[in-house]
Amino acid sequence: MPEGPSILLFSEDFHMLVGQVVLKVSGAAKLDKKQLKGQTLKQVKTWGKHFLFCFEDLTLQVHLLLFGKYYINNKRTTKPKLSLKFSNDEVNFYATSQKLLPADLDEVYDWSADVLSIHWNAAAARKKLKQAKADTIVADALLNQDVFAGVGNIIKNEVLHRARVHPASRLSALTPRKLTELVKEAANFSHDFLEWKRKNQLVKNLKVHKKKSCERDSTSIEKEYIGRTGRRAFFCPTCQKLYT
DNA sequence: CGTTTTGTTTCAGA
DNA sequence: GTCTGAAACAAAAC
Repeated sequence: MPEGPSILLFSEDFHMLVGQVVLKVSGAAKLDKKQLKGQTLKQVKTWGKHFLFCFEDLTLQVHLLLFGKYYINNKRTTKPKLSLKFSNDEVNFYATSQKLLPADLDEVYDWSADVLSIHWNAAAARKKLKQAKADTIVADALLNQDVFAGVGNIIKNEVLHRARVHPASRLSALTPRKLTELVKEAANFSHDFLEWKRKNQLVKNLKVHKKKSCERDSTSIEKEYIGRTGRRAFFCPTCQKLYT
């Protein structure tokens, strides 16, 4: 379910836990639970699609993957992947992946890659794209979390439509101007996604993802499974140019 | 009810 | 070592 902007909104649900102490850690997750016990939650952050629970001595990273869910002071009947019992509240994660990281996150994360971060750096992203393999297609480039942390399949499709670029275009064939536009829109659209999502208006603002026809020229939207991971690409074959 | 999906990691084999 | 594709994981909406 979640792309970067959704994760950022979800992370607000955890703010109530800040200041609380971890009393008990359980669940199916393979991770050293002892390390979390007794730690006080200092801060909750995100990087791309990662939740980051910052404690004194370490950080817990949780990723919802495609189907992950969490419940605060509530649970399912199935065994959680990870359950954290804090002083006053409890959080249960299902179908997630998680890992322990050092307290100093600057060792781990490139904040300039996060499209929603104040540290987002379009020039740095552009530079990374210039170093990509020669046959990389734009659909894959946009899903690369090292370059565009937080961008998922919906954002990918919408960014390409905004920039009028066909998803199967070769990255190296884009004009310099088009490349710049693509990078810029990756962040722009992600911020729009965030605001729309906040107001529950996301779906009605999408232009291609799961849409039938293009507003620009009434062309039927096409659907293809494209790229390294075969994710769905929705695009308008008329207004989105194929660069090869 | 089978299919599909807002995602990533792992691992065998080349 | 490095690349690649398939498999694994997992849950609910359609």
